[in-house]
Amino acid sequence: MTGKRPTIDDVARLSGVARVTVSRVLNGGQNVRDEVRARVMQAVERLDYKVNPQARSLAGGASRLLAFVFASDPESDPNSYYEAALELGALRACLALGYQMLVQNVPDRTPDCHKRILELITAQRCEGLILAPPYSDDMILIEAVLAQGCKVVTVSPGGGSRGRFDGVGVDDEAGGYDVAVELLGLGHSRFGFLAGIEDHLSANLRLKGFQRALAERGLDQAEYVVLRGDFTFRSGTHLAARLLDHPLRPTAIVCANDDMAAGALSAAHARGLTIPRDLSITGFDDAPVAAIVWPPLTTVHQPVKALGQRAVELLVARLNGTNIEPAPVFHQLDHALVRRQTTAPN
Amino acid sequence: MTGKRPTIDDVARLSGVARVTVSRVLNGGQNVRDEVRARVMQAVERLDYKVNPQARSLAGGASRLLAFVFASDPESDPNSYYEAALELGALRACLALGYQMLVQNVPDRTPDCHKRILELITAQRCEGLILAPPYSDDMILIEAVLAQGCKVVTVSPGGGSRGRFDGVGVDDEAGGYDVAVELLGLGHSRFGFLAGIEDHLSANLRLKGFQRALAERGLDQAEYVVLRGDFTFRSGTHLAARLLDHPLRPTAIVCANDDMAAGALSAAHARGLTIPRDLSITGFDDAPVAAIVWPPLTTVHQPVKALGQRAVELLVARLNGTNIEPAPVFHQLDHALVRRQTTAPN
DNA sequence: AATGCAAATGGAAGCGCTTCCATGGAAGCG
DNA sequence: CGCTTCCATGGAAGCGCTTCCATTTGCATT
Repeated sequence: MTGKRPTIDDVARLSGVARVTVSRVLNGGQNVRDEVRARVMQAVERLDYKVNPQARSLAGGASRLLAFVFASDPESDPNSYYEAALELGALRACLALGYQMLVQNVPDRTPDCHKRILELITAQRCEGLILAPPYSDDMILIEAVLAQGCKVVTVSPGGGSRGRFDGVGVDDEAGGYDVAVELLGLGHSRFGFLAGIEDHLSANLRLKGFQRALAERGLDQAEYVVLRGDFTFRSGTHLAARLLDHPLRPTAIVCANDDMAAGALSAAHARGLTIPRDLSITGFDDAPVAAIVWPPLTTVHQPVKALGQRAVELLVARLNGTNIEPAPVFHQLDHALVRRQTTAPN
Repeated sequence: MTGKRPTIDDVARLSGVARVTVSRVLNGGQNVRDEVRARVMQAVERLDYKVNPQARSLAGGASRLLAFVFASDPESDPNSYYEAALELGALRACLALGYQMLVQNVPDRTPDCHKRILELITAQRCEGLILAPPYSDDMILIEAVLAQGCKVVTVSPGGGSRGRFDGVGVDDEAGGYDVAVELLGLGHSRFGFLAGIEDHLSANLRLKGFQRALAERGLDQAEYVVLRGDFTFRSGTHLAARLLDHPLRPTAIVCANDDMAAGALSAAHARGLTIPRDLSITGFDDAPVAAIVWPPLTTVHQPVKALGQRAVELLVARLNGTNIEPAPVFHQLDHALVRRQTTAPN
């Protein structure tokens, strides 16, 4: 059967040193002779010893536990690609850094969402928190978590959080700008924009960038119409239908994410339009769905997995206090326009 | 600042009882007068006391920690819908039951995958393990985990594991059968089947069910061709192309999952085929992508989130030893054929 | 040779909880 | 009425680790 795991004392005994010395070796401590260190490591090896994280946490007050919190409507079936990829990247970094991560899905806007998050970190003694949008812009929440002594890294903050707290993300505003420039270059001049929910500030930046590009060309609000969805495929189909009926008759539909773009594509198909001949459509994120729909979607690639990884690395650096300045840090990763087959000259 | 969390002793002091009594109350113990119990609970409330899970685990030997392990090629970008939904369901159940869950992505077939999983559960002191395919069919691994004293629940086991260990899943064989019957009913008689990887035994059952239906109609191997992919969109496009070039000229392509079906759809579009007029295509899982592609995919719905939830519930029941027979249990949830727009009479 | 100081080690005291065992009193029994 | 039995409670001993502090050792200074 199981046969009880060896403890630190077993290692100490076998290597002929005190328990405390083993602890030092295990924690990369200073002041241990190489000879002793080697002896201890050898004993660790032979016994196949693994520290008991619970005991370490209890004694040391460091749980080495992180939490990843994301919102998603409990009924919208999948947690989206975005969250899943973020999580995967974060998980990998945790593995590499010897941390563990609790994942919690807290539906947004429920009255007790703050309470639930706070409870999670206090009850489980989490040392760090990764906040996905739209929580990454919830400054009240962030302040509250910080006040508990738990470090925070925000993913894709869009508003006041950016610069004020540690974060990772891409330049959403530039992404929106790039899309607009591309379409303008193709000769389009009447646009529909499918925006996301208001709270999602970084997605709003995509709109802002889009608008800036248009303004630079002297196009004003009369040449485009903005509709707000909730990032789902369904809202993409509904809203795109409204856009297609709009008196402006847009020649291109720009979407704040890929799922809505897929919805727009589907709505266009349903009307018998040929894409991209009759209408150009763009997305944002470069989720797998972007390559799967027909025709494959022109979109803005975002390195989501890398974002998750960076978030953890940043958090751990902050926790160790090593290799990081005291001021809030924002790690901006590169985005890239991916030209596929839903855009064409007008 | 933080101000240190209250401990069990604080609660004991405030309610005028011994620490043990508080512990008893907290653990739903017997032999406590109602009056005392109420007094303790009140103190807990007032202090906003939360047990320290690490201390509890250290003292009691019960970590209340579960692990969820899934395989996915480290480079195939997203962890798929299937795993993500499974995880989400499991996470929800954990929340409800007061357990925590570690999520680990262990790429399949790496030489040390068994070692990594074993290490995870011993090092983190996990009490239970949820194994997604194809690990759910890895009986050697399962036996090894069980030998460590860690309970296991398999998700969608397909081979010897089913019935031999605790598990949850749908009736994959019946699902495959249903698809075949549907297509047969529409007048199809020449089929292509895109199967998954060999190790994924429950996906093989889909093929088996499909074959059984054909056999019942007296169709034999001459009327269909089976190709093996790896469940990805890409393999769907490649394999479907081969199928379309095949001398058999199938009128319907049946896929072992939705991603491959989406790939097949895309390959068909690329050749200018009109779906479903020129070709019928079916998937399996009813992942979000099934509704997103154009035209939306006829597929077999699988309650993946519920499966994850059930897996945790089953695991916890086994851990508590309550409300469960000693023999292995298999919880089979319902599947359902979802008729959308990629199937038509031939 | 005496002094100092840093590096290397160990002893002891917990971290916050549960488990085992002991205690006192109320109830049950002949 | 003395005995066992059961219930409700508390005392004490750890779970496996880290932290604080004391001690020992080596070696450069004066």
